[in-house]
Amino acid sequence: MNSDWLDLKSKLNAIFYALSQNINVFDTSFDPEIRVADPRFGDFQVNGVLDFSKKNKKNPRELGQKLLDVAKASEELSPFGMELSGPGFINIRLAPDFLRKWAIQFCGRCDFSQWLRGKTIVIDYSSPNTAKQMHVGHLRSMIIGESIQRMLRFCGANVIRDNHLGDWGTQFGILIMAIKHEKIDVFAMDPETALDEFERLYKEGVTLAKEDENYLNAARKELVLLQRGDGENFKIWEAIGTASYRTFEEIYRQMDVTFDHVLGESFYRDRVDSVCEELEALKIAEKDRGALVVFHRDHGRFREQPFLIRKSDGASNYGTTDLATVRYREENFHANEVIYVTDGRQRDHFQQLFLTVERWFVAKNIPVPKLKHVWFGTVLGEDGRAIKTRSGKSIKLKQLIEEGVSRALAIVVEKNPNLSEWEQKKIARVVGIGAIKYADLSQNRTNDYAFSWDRMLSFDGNTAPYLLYAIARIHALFRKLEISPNREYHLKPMAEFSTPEELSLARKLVNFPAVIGQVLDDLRPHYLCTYLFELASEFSSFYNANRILGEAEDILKKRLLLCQFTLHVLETGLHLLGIETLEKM
RNA sequence: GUUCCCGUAGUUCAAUGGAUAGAACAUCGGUCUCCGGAACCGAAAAUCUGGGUUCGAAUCCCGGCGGGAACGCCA
Repeated sequence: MNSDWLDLKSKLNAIFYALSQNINVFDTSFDPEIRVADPRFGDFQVNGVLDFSKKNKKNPRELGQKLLDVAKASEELSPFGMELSGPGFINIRLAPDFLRKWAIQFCGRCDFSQWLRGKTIVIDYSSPNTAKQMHVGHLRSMIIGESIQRMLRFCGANVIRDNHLGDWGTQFGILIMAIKHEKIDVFAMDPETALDEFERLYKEGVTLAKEDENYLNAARKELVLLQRGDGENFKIWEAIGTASYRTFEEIYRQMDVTFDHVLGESFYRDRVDSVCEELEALKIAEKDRGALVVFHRDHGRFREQPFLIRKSDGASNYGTTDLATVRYREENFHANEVIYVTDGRQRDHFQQLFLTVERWFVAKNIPVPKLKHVWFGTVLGEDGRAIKTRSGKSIKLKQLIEEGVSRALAIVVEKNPNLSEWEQKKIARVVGIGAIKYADLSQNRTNDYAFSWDRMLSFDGNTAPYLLYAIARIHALFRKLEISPNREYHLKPMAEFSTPEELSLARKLVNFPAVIGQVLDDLRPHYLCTYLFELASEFSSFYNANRILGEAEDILKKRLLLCQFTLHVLETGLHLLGIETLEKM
């Protein structure tokens, strides 16, 4: 069996396509649409005969029969049971002997690094504003972005992780004004509390500016000075940025999130003017009500709703920096694709940005990278509204993480009082943070989701602890046998899988590549979560019903192979989600 | 007002136009001379509403009802 059999879904698709081309009623437009089937009917299913028949006004059962006849005569498909069923599906079932060979071949060798080879993908995620603490609103971009990034990398893409900080906004005028007003020495601040202090100063500044126009004007002046590169203001701004990033880094360290570049909005400050000039010269942008805007005449909504790229006071905004940023990513990183991970409220903005980039790059004869907005819904509290503390403030990420870890610790101490304190703490950290991440990733990102400590740490159901527990049990088994589950892929059982649990688990393992493919297509990590949970459930049923220790060598070997493969997939899967795993918990 | 997203068991979520709508939690009932009980097995329980499209609709289209969001100088 060579390596293309790893991804059975794609392999079968290719085989069925090739076969169809020898039958005169099919043409090149035929797509077999192989899918993972409901286990009641088979392991895989040819779905495309129905579509093709509909488009070509043919009888689907008849076409299905023709394809089936050819398939049955095919040497390559001889290991599979096949039948025509329902309105025109072909069900495909994998024989136990095939499953055994497949498992021997690919255990520990699920390598997808050819899938995206040669692609350069810039991914823009996390991207908090400086001068503020990260709060719960920053959670999803970080978690979802990190997971997607890992999957793209795993599949061989050249991934460039860029943290596009909001570090050049108009908030700095007010903030600097307040800092000067209160005569704060920003260079001598306690790093622990600096961000809280900036937040307080900002609020103070807003209040002052509202009450007294002199302060408002002073703030405007400070902003202009900063933007012109005034020495003192620039140093203050830099100090704010440094203090901010120091606290962000602590969160990233805890969340195991890393970046290749941190090119915030300020990085593009000298490029925005030329963007505006260029777009105006190309007649893509026009002046309207004193601002420079882009309309998209052939778009239903954006013919009226403008994309603002320069405010009437002459200042640029985030439309401008985002344009300059795409240009930079194309020019310097040679990005084939740029992925933005932000919340769904920015969908209009990104649609307008993408349409504008397309017109701009086409006009300048620059290759247009594929631009994707990976958006997500809001984190909701118990009341079904955006999550807040009892006093109505947003929840700081730092506190959220601390609470997750301390809740996990309480459970670990209760369940495993004999472990050392050091081990308990380590487990609590992995479980607590894993639970937060998994709760977010396990549901469709485009829906809002309800945040609940009790549910994510319940240790039952589709949660990180359940998966981590399954992993810990497999490790315990290998420890008992004194063999390494990671290095030795030498188990070559001669006995076929025979119990219902063995077969069911082996069939689940076969689907792993198809799931990764699905995640890549839609950039929705919850497909992987659903799969991992189902795999862990299958494993637990298997492990409960089929003994391993003390069994005869044939049986021992085939069951160990399943354990080893399951472990490998669960660990790989969780790492792709950005979640650490444990050998003991 | 215009536009977008969403509405599935009591609850939290799944379901590429595909076969009998899957899970989990909670509820009720079981399993162990048990390789980690943070486990396993089982029961009951759902597509907001009215039309349409088709071999087939939770999914696509049109109209209601309900929730959320975006709509020019914040990002």
